[in-house]
Amino acid sequence: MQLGELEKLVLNYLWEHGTADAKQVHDYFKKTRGGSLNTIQSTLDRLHKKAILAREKQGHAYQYRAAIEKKAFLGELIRTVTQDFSADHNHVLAAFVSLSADLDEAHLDRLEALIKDSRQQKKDEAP
Amino acid sequence: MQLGELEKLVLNYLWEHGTADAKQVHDYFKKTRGGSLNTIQSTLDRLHKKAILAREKQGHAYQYRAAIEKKAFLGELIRTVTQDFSADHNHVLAAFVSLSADLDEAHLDRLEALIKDSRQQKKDEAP
DNA sequence: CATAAAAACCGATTGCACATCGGTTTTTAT
DNA sequence: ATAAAAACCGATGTGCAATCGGTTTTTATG
Repeated sequence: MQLGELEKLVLNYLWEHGTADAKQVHDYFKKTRGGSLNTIQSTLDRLHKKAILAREKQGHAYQYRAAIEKKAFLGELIRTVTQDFSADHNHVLAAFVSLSADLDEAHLDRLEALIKDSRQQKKDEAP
Repeated sequence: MQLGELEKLVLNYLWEHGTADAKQVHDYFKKTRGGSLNTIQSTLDRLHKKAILAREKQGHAYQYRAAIEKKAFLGELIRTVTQDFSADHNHVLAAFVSLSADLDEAHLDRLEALIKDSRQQKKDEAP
């Protein structure tokens, strides 16, 4: 899913703030980077059409919120990358660990724990 | 690093074949998807300008090869994604493991081995 | 060394997607 | 009823990849 610069900023904002309407988002970004309310509305609308944001009328304005968890979205992006470059899991693992040269002990522990969970889950769902 | 469709295909081809000149690349893709030799040359040139491909005159034609390992490139992409979405390591770990619901036993083993290596490396480079 | 073939280089065009915003319509509150 | 707020629509600008024709440069060879 290819997102533009403002789209990323807005999505991040919503992950942070949970929910907001166009006015709130605009209020936030007009300090940081300017731009009109219309621009923010268009961006929210485009993200909504892409099903990245959900929205709901609250009074007379839409309340927007991320329709997908950050975790899941990152997973999707990584999956896309691996498909684009026909990388198998080993490639991704290697990339990830090389990227994580600066992973500290605690993170390595956590990753091991996740692996353990994953194994357990497989065992549980075995026939 | 934002790559177009043909750029990705060409880069993948070079990771597969190690090295090739424009003619070879064109020969390969003209069957699969058509396009002129010029288009391939432009694409190789653009990738070279982006420092994703290295090239060297061999006789009268450039020989192109990937200037970066697949592993490292994937790492870069993942790093970019995490920056764009201000994700910390835990986010990425979670994303990765959720993505890896279908990781089999062997891959989990391998991931554990990589973690072990990473720990060892830290120990080795400690003062 | 002339010249034809091969390759590189250059520049123009097209297509697509995001960003931006003016103007119009719809909705809501009073 | 009407004014304000919000949504919607459409036009324009920008940037980048894709594509390819045409030109220049390089190489091989007779």
